Amino acid sequence: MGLGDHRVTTSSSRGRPLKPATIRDVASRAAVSVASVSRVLNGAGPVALETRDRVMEAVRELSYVPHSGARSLSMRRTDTVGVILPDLHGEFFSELIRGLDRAARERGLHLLVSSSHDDEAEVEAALGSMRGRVDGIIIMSPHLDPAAVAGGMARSVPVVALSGDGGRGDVAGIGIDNAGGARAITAHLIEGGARCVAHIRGPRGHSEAEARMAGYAAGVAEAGQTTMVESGDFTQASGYRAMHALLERNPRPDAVFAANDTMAIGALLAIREAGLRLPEDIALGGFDDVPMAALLRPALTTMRISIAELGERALARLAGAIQSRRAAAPADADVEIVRPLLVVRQSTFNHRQGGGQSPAPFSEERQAA
Amino acid sequence: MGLGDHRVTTSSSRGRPLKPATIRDVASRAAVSVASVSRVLNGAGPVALETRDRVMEAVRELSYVPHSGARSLSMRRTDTVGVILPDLHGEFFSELIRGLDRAARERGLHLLVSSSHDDEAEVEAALGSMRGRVDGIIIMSPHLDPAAVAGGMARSVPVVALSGDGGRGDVAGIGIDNAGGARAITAHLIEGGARCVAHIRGPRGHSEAEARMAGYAAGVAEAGQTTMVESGDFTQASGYRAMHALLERNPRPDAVFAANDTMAIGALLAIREAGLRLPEDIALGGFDDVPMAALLRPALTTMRISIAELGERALARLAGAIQSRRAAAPADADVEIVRPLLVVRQSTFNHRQGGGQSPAPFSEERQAA
DNA sequence: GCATGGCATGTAACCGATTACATCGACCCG
DNA sequence: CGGGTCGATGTAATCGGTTACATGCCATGC
Repeated sequence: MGLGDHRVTTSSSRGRPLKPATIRDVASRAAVSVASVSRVLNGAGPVALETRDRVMEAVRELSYVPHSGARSLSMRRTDTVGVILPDLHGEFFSELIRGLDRAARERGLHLLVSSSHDDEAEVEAALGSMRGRVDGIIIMSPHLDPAAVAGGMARSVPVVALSGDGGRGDVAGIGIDNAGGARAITAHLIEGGARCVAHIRGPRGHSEAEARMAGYAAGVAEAGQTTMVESGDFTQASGYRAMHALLERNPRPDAVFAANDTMAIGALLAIREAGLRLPEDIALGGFDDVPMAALLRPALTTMRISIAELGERALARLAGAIQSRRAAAPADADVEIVRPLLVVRQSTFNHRQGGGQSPAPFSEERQAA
Repeated sequence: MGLGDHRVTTSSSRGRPLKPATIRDVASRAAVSVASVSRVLNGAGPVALETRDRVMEAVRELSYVPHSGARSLSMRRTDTVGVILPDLHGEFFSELIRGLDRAARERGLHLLVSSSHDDEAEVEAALGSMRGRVDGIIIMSPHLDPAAVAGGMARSVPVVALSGDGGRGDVAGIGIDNAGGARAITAHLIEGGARCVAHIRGPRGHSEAEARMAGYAAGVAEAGQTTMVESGDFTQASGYRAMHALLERNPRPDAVFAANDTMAIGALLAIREAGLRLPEDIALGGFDDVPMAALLRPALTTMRISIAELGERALARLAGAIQSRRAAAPADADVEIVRPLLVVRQSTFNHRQGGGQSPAPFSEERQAA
């Protein structure tokens, strides 16, 4: 919009796809060699100041952008990492991508995303179609063994597996201590005075669901109580249904630990509908600490995982592996464990007759709402 | 794993990054020329059956995967589309990606995602870093004029703008009829008997927020009533706060239209906390139809947009533009409008004394919970 | 005055695919 | 039996970068 910008780029209104400038075009316009242009652009090697200016000028005039394919061909890297995700919903998905994206941008990397994979065949296909266009892969696949899936691949590019506890096998991974977290919140419920803690579990075969189930069972066993389990599939509706079923049980549980917050919300609706008070009649705990958890009435006690951070760490890990692979170092294949944090709020708070840590949940509440 | 596979690929357990096979490796192993290999792999040109078999065999043995960079260099396309998104949260983000991903996979395209862009500089940067590595771009940028942002770029690759009503300017776009939707739900509230319909609006300068605000104002004006507005920022907490403020007003509104469902949920909590009944004392409407809307008590009346479909259509549009650009056709720069659908549920249902369409909301309700 | 070293630059060989064109048989038709 | 067609294949140019190596120049040190 300024004056004097009679450029070549905006050549008339023809929508014709003008062929983009190449490095040779730039070189000839700046009256230098392609090598010099490349040196200027990559800041490698010595270049005279005046040459640099001439090149930059030409670059601007032609609005030149290096062809990434050509670059990746000669550099043998793509500056892109692949992300393969299952059929995730809501906050979890967006937070994860946010973390990945932030970390990637910091390092000048791009994210090639492929989501909604549920069975092994789809994952395999996605993996295949990414080969050759990424420098590394982050894969999350709760139903599958990541080691098996990534097997052959891992030898051609580094792979980092996300979630699902300990990726045994030879892939590096970031895991959540789901079992430990579940045990912690179960213990919290029991400390609060619960005599019968029920669990609304996630789908069978889902590794996180299994781990949380195991942690719950351990926590209950530790206190010498017995388990009471109803199944769900991580959706709110299933939590609602499962809670209904639990209310029919005899004895009726006086505390419930749902395997994720979404199901806990469903359970909360069911409890309220039944005319019972929370937490006096039934205490309720979730897992994940979705943003909504703090905003419910009563606010939900839950285990917090910082999902964005999970993403960031996964990407950092992968970036490291890419670096070291380039340096021919052996990839370390161990698993980093992220420990979730117990966040106590109203849904379990009064259960144990008020008490010392009273102000905390309330003040968080106030601030959040 | 089978016998006799003393291959090069799995050479011992050394983590050494063995160089991946090239097309020439395959050619020499199959004792044919590179041209034949390429022909087999791309299904182009005539190849003898036996040759095909030999090539496929060699491909398998070497676990050869074509180098995408090299391919994009000679084919002059990347089979990748860039997606630039603002700082989106929750269901909206995941649904959008789901739709994009599904449509992309159908067409053999990949998704290069860059998210969390809020200011113009960041978008510009993302745009720049994508040049040369994508065949087209889908951009969503509620605070910015997509036409301006995409200006120079649009002439090098096709661009489709998402959301924010009519992308005037010369970019193609998919838009949501936010104003129309807002007017429709406002009218619905008034038809239900409301005398004073308030609005909890989204952030200033956000094009969707503005459009919904305008639609609300139009709907109210049409009925000869006056506006009452409180500001929010699309978060649940802000909806809660805004509703609190509205409850202090005099006269107190008897219906509220929140600019999105998330804020409506916050408002619902505030209304319930104040001991008021929904919808008898205050009717409540939202916008978006997030999955949660159907599961609340009372279930939330809202305007439904199928976000996944929005993504699919955007990608379809872009894919079309890429095709036609390849065919040197002029890109059509008009905007496709998606009209949201009014979904009546309990939060406004009884307001108007029961009535004819009674069973519908309830049955949906049952099914969902 | 001449060898030496270092800086700035250019030349050309890669990277790994696609594909236009050439080649070579076999087969068909007149 | 010669020319033409068609099918299968190979050769080599090309895409747009990077970079090892060669070159030319100037200043320095003896």
